[in-house]
Amino acid sequence: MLDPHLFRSDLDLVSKELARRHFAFDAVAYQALENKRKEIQVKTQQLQSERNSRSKTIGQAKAKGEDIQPLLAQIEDLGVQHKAAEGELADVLLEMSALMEGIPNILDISVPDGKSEEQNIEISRWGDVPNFTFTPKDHVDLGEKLGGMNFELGAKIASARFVVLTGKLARLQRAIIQLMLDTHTDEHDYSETYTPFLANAASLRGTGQLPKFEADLFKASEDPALYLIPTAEVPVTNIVRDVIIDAKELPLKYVCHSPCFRSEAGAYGRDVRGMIRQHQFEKVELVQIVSPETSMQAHEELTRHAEVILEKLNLPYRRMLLCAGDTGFSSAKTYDLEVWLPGQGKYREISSCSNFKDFQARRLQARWRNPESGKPELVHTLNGSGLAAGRTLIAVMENYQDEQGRIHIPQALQAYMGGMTVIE
RNA sequence: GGAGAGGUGGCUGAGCGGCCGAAAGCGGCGGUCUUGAAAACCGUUGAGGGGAAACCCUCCCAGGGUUCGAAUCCCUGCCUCUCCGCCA
Repeated sequence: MLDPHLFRSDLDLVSKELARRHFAFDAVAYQALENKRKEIQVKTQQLQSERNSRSKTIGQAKAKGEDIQPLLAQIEDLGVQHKAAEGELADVLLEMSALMEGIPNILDISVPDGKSEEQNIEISRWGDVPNFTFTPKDHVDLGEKLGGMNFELGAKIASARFVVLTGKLARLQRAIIQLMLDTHTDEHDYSETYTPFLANAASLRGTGQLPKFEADLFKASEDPALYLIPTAEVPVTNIVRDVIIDAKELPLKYVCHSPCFRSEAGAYGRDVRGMIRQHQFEKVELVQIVSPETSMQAHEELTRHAEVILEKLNLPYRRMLLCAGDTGFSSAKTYDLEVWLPGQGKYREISSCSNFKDFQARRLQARWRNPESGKPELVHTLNGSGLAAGRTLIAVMENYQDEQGRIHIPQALQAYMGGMTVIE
């Protein structure tokens, strides 16, 4: 959620910034609602003030043993008026917060204009795209030949967009996850966490998935309302919901491996082949909770932490700065890391690293005590995939294949594979 | 699943329907003392919101209710703890 004060002090700026996102913001309608809110709130508070002072008078009169009947008669209709005003206020506040919750974050100045991913900017490239002397297969063909990657079985057990991994490929995915967790805890100073994989509505609202993106979620239970997490960002970031963090504890750095569940509503026909887009996939997520003035720096560092994994696996990748139109709802600035997939002859997203600034923190009421002011102030939150394990498995398979369809295991994973060097 | 107890500020913990946004302690901050620190002592210290301002409003787990007036009484829900049962 954005700062309501900003809307009141500089509505033009807000309109301009939201226009950059191609978000249709009706400033006139907002202003009308805001005026109504102000009028009703002031009226309600006046009535409350009146009631409070009258009641106090009654208390004092009663203490002195005076007759309070005349006083009671004077305020007969006050209660009715107050109740009506309160109801009106509740309605308008509800309307206001619904409006505010649907408005995306304001972008950082460094985010380029643009409508879609076409306008994203390539920041850097790492590694050499492999030159095969044969036509490289994609992971589906490789998996079929090797065995151990079965989409029909996934469909039989659950539905389309699920997969069953067995044997060495299942282990390879686990090895990838282990490498990521060990690297981030041992080398990047993240604290490993294990969290619930179901989250309640308050948690999902805190990180911004609700109320706007309910269709993207799997609902696991109606009462209490619980959803399968679409990313570990949700449970991990909610660790600090309604918490005032001691300045000494910042930055908080968490790494969490979890399955992620996405309904992929509206993604019909996209990436239907293979493991690129599944209802369930494994991911290692990095989350940082930092003081506001350090978040831009933290964003660069967090993105580097994700890149390190790709470099350890010697997978060619590039870093993209998302343009205004492609940056997610809650994010102020996002880098995507895209890995080279020989089977597609394309770079594909394998990590998305975002700085949310205070957008999530305001929804979460996640604060720190700023030693300079002595007051609780909103923290900044960040997260990024470090990395998506399913897509990393694909990338390893496709980049490390040979003409016989074998997969050579990257050096960094061999220890986790019991010394194995090749899957055949 | 059954029985009981409880949810109050950063933390622990008092709290009679009006004098309670809330005692006390701890912690934090400032000071006295000290070469410095500790101890001791003194002072100070909740959050959110509205209003141009004076000033006002809200918040004692959440949501309802009773009342002129609710941290306090009633109902519902959620959560925590103890005991029993079940259980990887």
